[in-house]
Amino acid sequence: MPTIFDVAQAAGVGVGTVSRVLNDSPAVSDSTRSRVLAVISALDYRPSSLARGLSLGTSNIIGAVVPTVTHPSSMERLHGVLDELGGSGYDLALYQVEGEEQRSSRIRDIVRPDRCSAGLLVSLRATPDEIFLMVRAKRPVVAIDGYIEGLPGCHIDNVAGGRMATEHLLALGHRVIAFVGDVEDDLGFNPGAARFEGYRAALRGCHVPLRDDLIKTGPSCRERADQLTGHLFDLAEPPTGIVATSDTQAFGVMAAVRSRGMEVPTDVSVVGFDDLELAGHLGLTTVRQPLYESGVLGARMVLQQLDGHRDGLDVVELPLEVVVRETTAPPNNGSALYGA
Amino acid sequence: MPTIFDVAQAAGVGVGTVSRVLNDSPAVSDSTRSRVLAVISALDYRPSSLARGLSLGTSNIIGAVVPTVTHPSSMERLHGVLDELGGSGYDLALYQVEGEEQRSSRIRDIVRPDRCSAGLLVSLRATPDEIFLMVRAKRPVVAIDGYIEGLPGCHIDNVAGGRMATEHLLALGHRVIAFVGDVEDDLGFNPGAARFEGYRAALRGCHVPLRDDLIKTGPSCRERADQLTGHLFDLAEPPTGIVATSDTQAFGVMAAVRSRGMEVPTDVSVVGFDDLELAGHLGLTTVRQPLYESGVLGARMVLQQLDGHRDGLDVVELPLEVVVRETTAPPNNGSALYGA
DNA sequence: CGTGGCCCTGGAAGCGATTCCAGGCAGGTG
DNA sequence: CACCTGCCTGGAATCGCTTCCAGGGCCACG
Repeated sequence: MPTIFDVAQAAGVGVGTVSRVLNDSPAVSDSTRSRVLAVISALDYRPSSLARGLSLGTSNIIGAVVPTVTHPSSMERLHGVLDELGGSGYDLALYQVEGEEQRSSRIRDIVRPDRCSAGLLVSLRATPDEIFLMVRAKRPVVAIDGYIEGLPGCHIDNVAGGRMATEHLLALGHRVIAFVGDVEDDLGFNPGAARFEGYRAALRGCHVPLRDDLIKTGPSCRERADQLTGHLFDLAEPPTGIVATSDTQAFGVMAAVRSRGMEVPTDVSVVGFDDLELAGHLGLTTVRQPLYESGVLGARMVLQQLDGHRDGLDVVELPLEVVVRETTAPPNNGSALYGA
Repeated sequence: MPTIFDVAQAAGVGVGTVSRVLNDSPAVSDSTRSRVLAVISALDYRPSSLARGLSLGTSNIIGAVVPTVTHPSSMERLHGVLDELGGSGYDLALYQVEGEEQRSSRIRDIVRPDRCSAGLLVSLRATPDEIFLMVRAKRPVVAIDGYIEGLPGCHIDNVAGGRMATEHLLALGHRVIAFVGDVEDDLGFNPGAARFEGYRAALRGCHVPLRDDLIKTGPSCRERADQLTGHLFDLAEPPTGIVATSDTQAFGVMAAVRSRGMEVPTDVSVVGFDDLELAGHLGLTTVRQPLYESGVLGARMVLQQLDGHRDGLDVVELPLEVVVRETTAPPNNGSALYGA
């Protein structure tokens, strides 16, 4: 593996000159530059990123911290990040965090200049201590999907999203609308609570009373959705519409509905959240949030800061949109139109 | 940010001694060791991985090359990799490749000692040139899901898998079985062709003639599945069972079936492949392959080689299993049992 | 023709670790 | 008491790059 010294020798110049060619310094004559360039390609020389990093005091790695990589929405975002980082010369290091402690230690990692030159926090929150750490490190860190005080990033209005999903059902005439989701709000950042807020607000806006028995919150989508959805249909007045906090949960809800011999949307309408690729395949009506785009945007913001541009420091709110497909329809029982 | 020199000064020792403590060298007296350790934790010192890497001639990064990160099965595997790498001290760099060219350049990257200390090839093939590159680099590279000549790794028997899926339907009494999938075999490694082999073999084994009109191959699961599945039901003798090359495709098939007012499994049985988490939620009968486990195993093999163990160099074949859920049943029309 | 200034260039000093080598000290032995 | 043997230890050299500094060559000007 050739070093800069080998190149310098072969080209008959000093290492400084080779370095200057490598870094596009204008202080190199054209003839020298082309001679060096020729040797570089002849030797297939590529500078050691390790040595370069040590000298420069920073690596060429962007660290992404993600709660659970298997969650499809995280993957969509990461996909965007990877695409945007593509030709930038930066590599993406992936850190998965599962508990409080891990997150803290990972954040400590990504702000260390010998580990990462910048960081991306995906669907995550941070404690004041952690924020202090990041700000003090003066290192570009961008929050993708999650507002973190003092950090640039992008996020969505989850309250509005929950409201939009619910209002879609209300507009169709539904008045008995259940909410299925995870509202546990640990520091891992769970948008379910905010979406539930939106659900409540929408109902209030239509003067539909909130019924506790229509609210099914469970630890996570990992549970068989039957357990969450099941009891809803044993109620005296079962729901005609269901708002789920995520597409994944909506899929579970649909399976549960069908396992009880009912039809979607004939017997009950279902709305999801995210608009995963699969939602399109399965015809799920859902609130679309720009997952892929959030990754692209976050990566771009980091890259801009790395380039020294002082823009790209904003906090951007991404748009939401209800995508109507085949899982929502007016309620079967027309009375709901005039009731409540 | 303290350096090894600061620690040495504060502890009243030389840098060599600090380094020895850091690397668990036995040639340090207990008293000195504990003194140094105390200073290290007092200063919250952590060695620069950049400097360490330059000195050692290699980074502490394991590079994973993955075709499309958004594919749920890749994510499951990566999840396993991340879990196994957790406390190892190695970071995971994620490289997404989309075309021929990208793959080649990424492979070139991961065998460079200044970039990665080892590599993981997920669901990928390699040209002889690329294999030569990796072998010559004498750097641990493991193939996860994909057999690559000369490289350790793990994979499954896709022919057997396709056969198992088909035989499951045959055992239930189906005789008109369609195949829906992507058999395009680019170098990005597509197991669909092998699974189709298995499908053919299973039919042959039961003396069921192969019917071209029952074979729907399309570019990918990204297409709306209706287009692949649709025409199947316009046939004079439509299928009573469908084998899909992946769970994702099976979901699309199911949606298409339902959109035509038919029921799964009453009117038609569907078998998938992979056993994604979602398959469990939606009750899909499928051929389970150990996705998560393949990641764990691959990572472990890499780690073992990095530790100098010369084991972990095998090529392992992972087991497959038909997971029967609610999308398969005997055909409605009993005649199939006695026909053909 | 002498000289100042501007390009361009070579090379040394750092970046922060590892590791090798030389040497100090203590203890055991003759 | 002298000497040898090990055990610990300090520090220099090294990894491959960037960057700063000094200096050589050339041109223009006086």
